[in-house]
Amino acid sequence: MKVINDLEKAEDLNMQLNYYDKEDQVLLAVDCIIFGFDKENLKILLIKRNFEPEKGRWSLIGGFLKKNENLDQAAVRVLNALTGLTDIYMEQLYTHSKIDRDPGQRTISVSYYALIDVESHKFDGIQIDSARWFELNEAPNLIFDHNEMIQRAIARLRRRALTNPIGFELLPEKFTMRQLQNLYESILDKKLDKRNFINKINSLDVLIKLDEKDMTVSRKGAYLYVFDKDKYQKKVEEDGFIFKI
Amino acid sequence: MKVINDLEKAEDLNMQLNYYDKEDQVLLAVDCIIFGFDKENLKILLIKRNFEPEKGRWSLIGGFLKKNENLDQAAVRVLNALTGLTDIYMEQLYTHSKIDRDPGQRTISVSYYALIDVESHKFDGIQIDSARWFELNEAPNLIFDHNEMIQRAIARLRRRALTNPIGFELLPEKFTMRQLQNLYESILDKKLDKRNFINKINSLDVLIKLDEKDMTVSRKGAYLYVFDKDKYQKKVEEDGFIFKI
DNA sequence: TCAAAAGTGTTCGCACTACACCCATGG
DNA sequence: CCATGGGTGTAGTGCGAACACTTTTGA
Repeated sequence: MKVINDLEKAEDLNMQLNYYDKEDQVLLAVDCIIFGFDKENLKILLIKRNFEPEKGRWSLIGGFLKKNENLDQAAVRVLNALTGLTDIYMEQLYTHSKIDRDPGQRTISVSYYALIDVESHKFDGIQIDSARWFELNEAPNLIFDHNEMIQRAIARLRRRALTNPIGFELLPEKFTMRQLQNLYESILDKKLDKRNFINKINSLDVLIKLDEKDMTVSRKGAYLYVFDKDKYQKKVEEDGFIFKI
Repeated sequence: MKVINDLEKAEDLNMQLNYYDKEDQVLLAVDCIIFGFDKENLKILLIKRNFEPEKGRWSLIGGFLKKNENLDQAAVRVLNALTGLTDIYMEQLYTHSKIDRDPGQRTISVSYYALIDVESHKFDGIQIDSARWFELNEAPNLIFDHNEMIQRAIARLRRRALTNPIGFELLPEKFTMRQLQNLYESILDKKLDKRNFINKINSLDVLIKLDEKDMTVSRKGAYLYVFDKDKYQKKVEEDGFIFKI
């Protein structure tokens, strides 16, 4: 009896000390799906790998989680290292863990998506020469399970854009109604009625119409708008207002 | 020139061989938020830990990813090991990576949520004696970031239940309209109008009304229904039908 | 006969949809 | 003066919300 108790104690202690020791460790990667909008079309940023494995093929930008950071920080670091971008909207998406997803070594990858306005972000990044924007439906075949990651990101973006004002992350600060509509048409991949769209947006009452016009596209010029973040926040806090297009 | 090329080649080779070697490895855990419904209320299953660290405190059930499985498989294995449950609806939720979330060792945890009908699953699991169902708002304070995981799971369940027929995972095969309504009221945490609810459900046209009645609750008895999965699937495939309550 | 839950329809208002013409301007 | 994109309003319809009484039957 005593012996058994001691044995149990010893095992308990052993368990406590080595609780984690017998478990398998893995490499944890972060891959970023970077959506960009250039006032016309929704695109994604891809890089041609100049390193192994799969050197020369197109892929999402990615990197590995380090001991001294969390995943959000890793995603920001990876994005910044390869594009020079900072202060970008990013959101965790999904964790991919198929056993052979990376043939080089067992790697689990957490995907993030980022939203940026293409034109107001000219890259100072290291790897610019090997990075390129692709139309959503013209993207090349990618390494590993990166195609699947993109599909998942598109689905998420589609849902999110309908109930959260994240669309504005993809536009310059000042934008025209037409640009906003183009954006939503790109995201949802369908045509919207101009009048209905404007009515709906206006009824949300979170845009400020400026006196300024964008004269670059038409003769008449189109009024510029800005998204009123404060007003939006107040509405959410006060009425439980939900942004819904 | 030649020298540089050779050097580059050597570095390339080195990079290829050791590409993953210099990266930090981490422990990857899986934690399960198990929702159950007992015809009245929505609950979650928690266990009192009989092992270190945090022995004696309540937590989600969890375990570590092994080399020979993916995360979905790990979640199923962990759920089964601790409850004996099989064939349960599970879905990946979010990956938690705060640096000190587990003080014992740097651990990243992927949360999953599971949906089960409490009464038709009597546990044969190993750790039954230390497991208990809690009402959502009576759950004790949990270890690590498990409270946050639950909050995220509730939010997801709420959204999902409105557009996917996952609610039925929480009910027995045969159920009454009142039970279905109770379920949705629990998930959404608000009262619904009886007539409107029934009209809405009937308009979806995915339930089969049986001739059988549940006589256990009222004198009059209430008709039993079953969810018609095939009909639902056909609708989705044919019309792009979306389940929406 | 009464208590307790089940079952059943209608009205109203709002939000979504469809739809076409004039405006302002630069070339 | 004309070509180009910008801007505007309304009528009809369908859906969600509010709402109360009758039925059944076991105790």
